[in-house]
Amino acid sequence: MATIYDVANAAGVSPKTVSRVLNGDAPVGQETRKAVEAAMSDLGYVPSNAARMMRSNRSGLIGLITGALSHKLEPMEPTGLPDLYIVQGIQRVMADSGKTLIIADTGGTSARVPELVRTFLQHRVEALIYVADYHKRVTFDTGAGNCPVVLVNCFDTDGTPAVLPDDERCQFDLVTDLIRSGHERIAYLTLDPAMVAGELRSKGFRAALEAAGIPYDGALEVMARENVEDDDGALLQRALDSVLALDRPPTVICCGNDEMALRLYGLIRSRGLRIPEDVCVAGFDNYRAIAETLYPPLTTVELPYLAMGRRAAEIALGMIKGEDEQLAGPELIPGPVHWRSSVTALNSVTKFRSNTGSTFS
Amino acid sequence: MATIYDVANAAGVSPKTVSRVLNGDAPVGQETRKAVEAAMSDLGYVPSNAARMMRSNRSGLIGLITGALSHKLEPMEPTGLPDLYIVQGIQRVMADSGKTLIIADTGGTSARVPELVRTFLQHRVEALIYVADYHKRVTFDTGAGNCPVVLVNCFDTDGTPAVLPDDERCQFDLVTDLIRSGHERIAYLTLDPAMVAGELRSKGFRAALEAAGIPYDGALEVMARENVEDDDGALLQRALDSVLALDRPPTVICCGNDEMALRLYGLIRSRGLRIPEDVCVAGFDNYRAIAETLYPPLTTVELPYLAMGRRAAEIALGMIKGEDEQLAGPELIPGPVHWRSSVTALNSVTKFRSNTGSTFS
DNA sequence: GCCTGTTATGACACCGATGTCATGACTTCG
DNA sequence: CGAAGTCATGACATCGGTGTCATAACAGGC
Repeated sequence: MATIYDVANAAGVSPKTVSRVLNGDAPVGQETRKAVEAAMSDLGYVPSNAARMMRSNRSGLIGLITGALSHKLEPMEPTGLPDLYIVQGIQRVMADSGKTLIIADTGGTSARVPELVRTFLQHRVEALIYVADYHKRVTFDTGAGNCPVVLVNCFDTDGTPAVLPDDERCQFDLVTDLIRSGHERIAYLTLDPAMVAGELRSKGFRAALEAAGIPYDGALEVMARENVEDDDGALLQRALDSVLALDRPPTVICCGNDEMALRLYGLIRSRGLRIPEDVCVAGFDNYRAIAETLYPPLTTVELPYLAMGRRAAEIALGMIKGEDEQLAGPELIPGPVHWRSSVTALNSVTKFRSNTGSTFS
Repeated sequence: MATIYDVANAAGVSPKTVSRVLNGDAPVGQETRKAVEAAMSDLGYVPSNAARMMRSNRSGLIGLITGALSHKLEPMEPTGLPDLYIVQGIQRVMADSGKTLIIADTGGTSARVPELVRTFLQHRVEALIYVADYHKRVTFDTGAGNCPVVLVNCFDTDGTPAVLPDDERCQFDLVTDLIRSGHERIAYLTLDPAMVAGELRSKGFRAALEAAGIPYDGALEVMARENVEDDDGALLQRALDSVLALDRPPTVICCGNDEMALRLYGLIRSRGLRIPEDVCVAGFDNYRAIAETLYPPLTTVELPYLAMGRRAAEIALGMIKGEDEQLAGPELIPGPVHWRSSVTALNSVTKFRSNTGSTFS
């Protein structure tokens, strides 16, 4: 491959002059410039980033570590493809900023992460972004390097900048909307509270009740899904039975996620009940393959994965520029409520709902 | 960031000795090695790939250009996510080989490709891989550079190494299996023959008939899908009517892809016919969200995207090593037939079918 | 006509690794 | 005991760019 010296020879100038033509950092004579440009295109010259980096110490590379590419990609996967959306968001912002993204996939084995980090540091990435497949706590060690790190969909306890879905706020908004629609007896069939997302959503649920002055009834909040492989749905059946058997049964049942709502539809109907006439159902995730396909379509709330990716990329770029934004803890990104016909208003008056990004469809 | 000189100073040795410890290319004394290793870990030293590359001219980088990341990712997209699977296959092989993958996304705009190629050449990628979103012809110009290029899911007319799905062979295998199951009147509702895949699948269809000595009946091969946005399915309706109205109607209808089969299910039933008792249906793509979800599950054939990615990566690595494998034209990768209950054998005798990678499920 | 300033260009060192060659200490063998 | 070979190590050049400084030519102001 041609070097700057080859170009200099061909054009009859010094390498430094070629460099000036390339970077435009100093005046170059008309004809000299032309000669150099001709020589460059003749030789098919492309400057070497490596050599450039030696002096400038700027690689133009951003390292992204994820498991998104090694997913099974089953179209019907119940969780959707959150990390893939996040990667998309990051990719877009980085492309616009002129940085080149290096993507390494963990292959699902988090043990490979240190090795990948090392490879990235060898390439002198200007920032590292780690994308988790679901909301969780992680420990992420760059090995004493001072390379900027941004965590997405996960967080650590060392104050590393992180971008997280605002599970609590999303659940709060959804339940608040339900309340404004006239619902007061609201059940919540929760995910395993050992999961970060599960706990946060429960918090949001209770906060919405409290904000509306509705007393919390523990019998209405039931764990319906264990975070284990062999969850056969028995837990969900029992949970449904328990809330339906109450003296004052719920008018609407919130589910920990859309997949649970999908299964709940079947269970409710096998009990001879109609949705939404006899009981309303709401989900969580706006996993469209479920939410839009179900009949009636599912009211749910969306986690803003694309936006999270974008924001993470922006934060990383900011850190590269040296803007010590002093992020006080993780940044939470809320998402819109999607109001669909699985929920109806209980009274005709209070159709007015919060407008925190809600959409109708 | 610490350099090899810092480590050398800290350990009281020469930079070259540190280099030897790093690369193990020459004997180093016990204690010297220990001292160097201690200094390296103290300083958090990570060697600079850029500097390394200056001498060795090996960047360890592979450039991948695709539009896979900018897809809409609609879970119910009718086409599946072929390029994403290909990227996965490439990623795995590259990770195993110690190369680092740089992924650039076109954002759907092929006009951006030259710019991305240039960026990659600046980083001195050792090979370039281009992944198309569907089987098509492309022109791919690296600008006189001699960087190895591999095309995946696409090809050009300049003999650039390419890895392609063997559409013709797949359709041939599927139809051959149908024939062995006793079918003789086989209809084929085709994609737009202007599409490469459509034309190849038709060729495979006819070749299978010919190989079995069944005369080709043009009335049984009907275009049922135009490659335009506003295809409302009217073409498919007419196509179905035309083959059903024949004196000797088909016993099985092959579809250009699984999505067409999905729609065909509805049309067939609205005509009061049963699948597979009255007419059998076969698809193409093994797009599982459709093929496994339909009732009855769809007999179809799979395009081996993951394997294509793997193979493309292997070819790229081979070219880097200088193995002029002299690829005589594009490499075609066949995929297995998935035999499901949308097709039944016409006679109980000839259940024996080809075993070219077929699976039962 | 001399000083100053601007423009256009080149010489040279440097970034951080590694390849080549040289050197000194020690071992082995005839 | 000297020659030859191995081991452990360092000096130095080099890869392909860019930053610093020097230099030469020429214009303008007094």
